[in-house]
Amino acid sequence: MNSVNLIGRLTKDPEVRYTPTTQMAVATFSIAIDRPTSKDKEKQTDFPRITVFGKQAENCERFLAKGRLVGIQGRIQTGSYKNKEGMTVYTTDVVANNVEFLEWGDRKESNAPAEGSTSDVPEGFSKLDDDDIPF
Amino acid sequence: MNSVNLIGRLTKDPEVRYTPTTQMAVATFSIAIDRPTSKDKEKQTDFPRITVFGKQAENCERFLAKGRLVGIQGRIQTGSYKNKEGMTVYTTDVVANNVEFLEWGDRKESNAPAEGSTSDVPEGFSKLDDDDIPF
Amino acid sequence: MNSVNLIGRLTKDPEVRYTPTTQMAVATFSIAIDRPTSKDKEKQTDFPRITVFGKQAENCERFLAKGRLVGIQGRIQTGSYKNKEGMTVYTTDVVANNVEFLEWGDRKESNAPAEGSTSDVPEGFSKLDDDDIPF
Amino acid sequence: MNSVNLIGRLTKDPEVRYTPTTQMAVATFSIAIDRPTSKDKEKQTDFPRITVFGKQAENCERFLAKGRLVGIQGRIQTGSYKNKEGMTVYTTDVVANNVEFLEWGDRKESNAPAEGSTSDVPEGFSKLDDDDIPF
DNA sequence: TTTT
DNA sequence: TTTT
Repeated sequence: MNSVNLIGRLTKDPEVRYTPTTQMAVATFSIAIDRPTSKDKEKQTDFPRITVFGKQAENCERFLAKGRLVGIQGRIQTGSYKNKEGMTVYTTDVVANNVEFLEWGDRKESNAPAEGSTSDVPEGFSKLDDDDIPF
Repeated sequence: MNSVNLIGRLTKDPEVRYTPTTQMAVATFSIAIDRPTSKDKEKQTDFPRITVFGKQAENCERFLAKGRLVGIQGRIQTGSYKNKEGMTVYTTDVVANNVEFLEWGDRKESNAPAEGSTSDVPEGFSKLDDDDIPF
Repeated sequence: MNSVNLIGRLTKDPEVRYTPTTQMAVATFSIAIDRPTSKDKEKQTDFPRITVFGKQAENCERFLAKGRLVGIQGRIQTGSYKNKEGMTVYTTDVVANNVEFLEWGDRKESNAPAEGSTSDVPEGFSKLDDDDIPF
Repeated sequence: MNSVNLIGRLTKDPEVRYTPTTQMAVATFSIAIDRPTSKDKEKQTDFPRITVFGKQAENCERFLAKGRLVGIQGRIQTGSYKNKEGMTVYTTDVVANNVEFLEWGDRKESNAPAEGSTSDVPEGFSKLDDDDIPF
């Protein structure tokens, strides 16, 4: 059993990459989840990082933006990679099986997109090598 | 909403520290959770780190050991600390509200403890400053 | 371990009762959760019944209404009671530890309340005997 | 979002039926989950009903028995059917996506099966019409 | 007895 | 590196 259920707001627009071999979309973003805290204490917030694959990642690219509220069903995934200094960095991500959009509106509405762009034609994504994905 | 539910086996004996001010126990350990994987593929495992506070941490110290099966109900907690090189390291832990012991036996049974020690009198734990706890 | 996490919309306004002895509020309502279904098939929906106690129940009375979107963290609770015919009826409810309001607005806004009522002064709730609560 | 995570013990041996059209196995059983309760109070237990389909249902038939400890990952499913008196009965089940066997041993060990039966050849199950399944 |  |  490895089950994670979250509701929170995107801290930034999602980043979307495509795996070179299969061209599968991979979206990553963090969400802010405020801890329920006794009112006199200062606010505390957790920022888990979310990873989404495939069709759902494409929907995240299209419909999500900074500040949007989402529900996440997924699992914890751990991994590691070597940074530039050759040190091993350990990672803990939530890999989403399902992303629920709890606030709507095309992403472009809230993003002041560049002239001439349309939300249906994403373009200019940087390509990412599979080896860059540490999980 | 920030809910995590896990079942897995301890990768090591739990480590227990006590906060200097309140002397509250803090247990930490990782569990191994095998991913359900198509049988021809190689096994993949996640190793989330678990943190437990208070009375439950004391029970972990007493009853858990490497290899034991546990159920965890908790939440994801993120934080950061500076390492020796002054770099900021980001952490993601599962803080357990509830630890369910799915295999029993006093910890000492499986641990070949040193002569003269008893499981009821933990001793020799290194003290930890509250500031050392990065969450 | 007994953990339930839901997101759905109220099928009706919540019902609120007060226990006679402690005058604790008890709110009950059902939420509609559409199943993720292959698009050609007909829509299917689950309608779990939610029970909330205490302060949170009062907030449900005040802020929730039919159609509102909520997130629920709770547990499954089963029970039974005798109906008028003396038959034993078995019940399964989700008792919420936490209700997250995912759409806002005072309940009265969406409810066209009777003249002269105010949302801060709930009145006229039927009293309920503790024994009537089958869980 | 509709996510349920449970750990509990079977109250009886699982019942297994096969749908007539597709001959898919359908296993049902209840598990007992003790509520964490203040020690002076009497024990309270919930008994959610679990439904499992397909290959996993066959594994339940083979490996589970009364008293065995299981972990359940699934979702709440509600439905209704007419009883013999023509009354509508509402049901709430947990449909399991995944059943984790937390205690092992072939079911037959604990069941004192009839002579000549083998655990690999289930036989004599009553056939069930699809319409009898109220969910 | 069901929601958008 | 953080959201309303």
